[in-house]
Amino acid sequence: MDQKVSPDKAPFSSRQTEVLSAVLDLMVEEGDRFSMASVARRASCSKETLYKWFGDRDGLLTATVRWQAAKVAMPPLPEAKLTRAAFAAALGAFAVNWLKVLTGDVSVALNRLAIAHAGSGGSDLGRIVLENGPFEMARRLEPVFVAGRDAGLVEFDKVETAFRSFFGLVVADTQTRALLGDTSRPKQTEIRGWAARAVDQFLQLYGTAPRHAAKPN
Amino acid sequence: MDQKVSPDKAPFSSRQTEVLSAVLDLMVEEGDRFSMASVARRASCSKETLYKWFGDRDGLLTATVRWQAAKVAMPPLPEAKLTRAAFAAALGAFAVNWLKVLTGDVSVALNRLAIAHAGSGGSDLGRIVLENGPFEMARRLEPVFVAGRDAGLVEFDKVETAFRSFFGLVVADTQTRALLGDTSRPKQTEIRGWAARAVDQFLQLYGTAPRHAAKPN
DNA sequence: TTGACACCGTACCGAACGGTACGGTACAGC
DNA sequence: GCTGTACCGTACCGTTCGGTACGGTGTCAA
Repeated sequence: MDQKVSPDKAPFSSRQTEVLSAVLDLMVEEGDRFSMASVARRASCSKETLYKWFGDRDGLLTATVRWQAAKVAMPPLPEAKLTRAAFAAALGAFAVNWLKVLTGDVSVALNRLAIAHAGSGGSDLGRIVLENGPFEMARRLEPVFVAGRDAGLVEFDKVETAFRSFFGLVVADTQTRALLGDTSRPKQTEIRGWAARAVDQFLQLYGTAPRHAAKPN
Repeated sequence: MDQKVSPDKAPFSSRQTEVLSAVLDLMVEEGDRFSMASVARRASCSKETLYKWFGDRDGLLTATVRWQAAKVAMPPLPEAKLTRAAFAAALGAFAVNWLKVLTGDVSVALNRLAIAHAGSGGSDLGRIVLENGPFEMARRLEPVFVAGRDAGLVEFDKVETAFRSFFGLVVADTQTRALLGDTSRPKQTEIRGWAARAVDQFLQLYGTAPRHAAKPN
């Protein structure tokens, strides 16, 4: 017949990615309240093609989420010998990147959609976002933490615990507020400030040797 | 005519609260995908009455959210002289209570609904939840922090910063995961563990005098 | 008893939307 | 040139749902 989107690895054609991009735009603009007709209109394609390619509305949403999730990049982890400065820099880079992604329009829209669908209707969107959001972040962060412990820079028993603390210090209530529509999105400088403080506090909690007492403010 | 729900202080009749309770149940069960007809059926009332009392669907949702928000209780803050133990206990009580509320079925359902509506459609649900959630929590916590500072137990310049750290350490990614449908809801003992650790770490970061070095794990 | 009132249950209406079918067009390979 | 194919645009269908209207019932006050 014709290629439905393969469930796992989906090399979308360029025309298909145009459609997905249109969907993403509509998500940002209208949340979950866009119709298949509006997608077709926006992408200048026919509804029939939409259904042929993606099966149904849920398939289209799922494809869009997967496609977007595959696009988010992460800062590289330091390869060379791990000094305290390099370690802190790596954590800081993660934190900044993460906060930027989290407060971005597309991430907010995507998370809203996934959360709404997690509540009503049995689609997998929630699981997918969860898998590509916090879980993936934990997965990428784990080697950094372990390297830091191996280098004697930090101490912890379970990586999971350290990750929980780091996540909390970095994100705090930022994401929740954004999702609920708090209009005051943080600026770049603010994000950098939060990230720096979070890393500082994390090292204060889990670091080993020369903890430079961060002045509270 | 008849009493629409007054926008601010709304003393609902007992029959009306029965309706709101039914709505809350439906929210937990079906998210946003319940119809006005299903509400009427569940509450054994007529749709006409629903519209007479609450105006439209959005009014019903708003009334439900307000009504539920007014119900959440907070632990009392210690009145007497503030020892370090009493301070830590107060923070711990807040943390435990907060985590319990946040991971509860109704809170998850309500936040999902508010987030979905914050994304699409201009209803006030997001703002209401935001106002009665994190903001209210910050408001209630502020006197505790200030009292702690006045008693010389903690040090910080801006309450906002201390609150951000406390929030992050307590909640971390718990709420996000619950909203996205992570099935593994924390047990009571786990919640108490998180709360205790969070308070401990918070005092480690912002406390002044005898910081008992919490062994990391 | 009678009327006003609040409410329930059901039927009804119009709009929106998911999904399908169909005619028309451009382009591939032969 | 011919045929198949992939696609666009539009019309169409069935259902669902928000919102309204209406008849019937219980209650309370005069």
